[in-house]
Amino acid sequence: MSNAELHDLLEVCKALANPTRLQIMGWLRDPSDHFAPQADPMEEVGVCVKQIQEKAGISQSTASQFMSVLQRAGLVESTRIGQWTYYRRNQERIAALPGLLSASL
Amino acid sequence: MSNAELHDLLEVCKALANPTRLQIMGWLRDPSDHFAPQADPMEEVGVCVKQIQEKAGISQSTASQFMSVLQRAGLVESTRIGQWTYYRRNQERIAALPGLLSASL
DNA sequence: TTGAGGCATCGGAACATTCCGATATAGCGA
DNA sequence: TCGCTATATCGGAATGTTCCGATGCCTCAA
Repeated sequence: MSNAELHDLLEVCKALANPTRLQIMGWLRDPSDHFAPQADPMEEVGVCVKQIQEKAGISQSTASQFMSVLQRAGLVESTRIGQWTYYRRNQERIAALPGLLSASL
Repeated sequence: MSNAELHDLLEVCKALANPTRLQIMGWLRDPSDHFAPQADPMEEVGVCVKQIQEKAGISQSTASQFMSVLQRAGLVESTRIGQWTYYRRNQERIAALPGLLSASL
C-alpha cells in the first residue's frame, strides 16, 4: 500500500468516475465492433477522436478532454498520425489494475 | 459488459475517487494496525465512526457521510451495536471487483 | 498558398462534490 | 429522568467537475 500506488489508483478511479469515460473504455476493447472503419487500422493504432465524439454524442472539445483524462490516468495511450490522434487501451496498465486494487485498496 | 455491472462499477469508482475514502478502505483492511481498541472486537464487527473520524482528521458529519457513500457503493457493511455503528469491509464484494473490471472495463 | 478537416486548449456557465457546523435521534449510565 | 456520547441528517459555502462554443495550431489536398 505504497503512497505512489495509492495515488495512481485514485487517479484511475477519478478518470473512471464518469459514465461516458467508462463507456469509452469499454468501446475501445473491441474497436471494430463499435466504430466505423477509418484511415488507419484501429486494432493497431486505436480510434480517432472524431469517432469517439460521434459515438458518445459529445462535443469535440469534450471528447478531446476526456481522452486526455484517461491518458493522464494511464488507461489509454495515443499515436498521432497525420491529422489524426488515435487512442487505444493501455492494456498492460489495465491488466495491472487488479493487482493495484489488491495492493492498495 | 451488462448495464447493471457498468453502473455498479461506476458507483464504486465514484466512491473511491476521493483520497480520504480510499485511505479509509485501506485502514479497514487491518483495523487493529490502524485503530485503537474499542468496546467491541473490530476484527469481527468493524470500526466505529468516531475512530475513523479521528484517524482521518475530518469532522463527525463528514465521516458519517463518507461511510454512507462507501456503503451505498457496496464496499463496506455496517452493524449497529448500542450507540456505535461499526463499519467493516464487504470482502466478498471487494474480491469480486477484479472480475467486475474485466467484465465491464 | 489557400482552404478544409481534425485536434487541443481556453474561458466560462451549470452542476456536483466536499466538508463543515448546527440540529435531531437514540443508547447508556448515574 | 437527565445528561453524555455516538451517530445521522440538514443546510450551505467553498471547491471541483462537466461540458460547451470559440479560437488557434497543424496536416493534407487542391
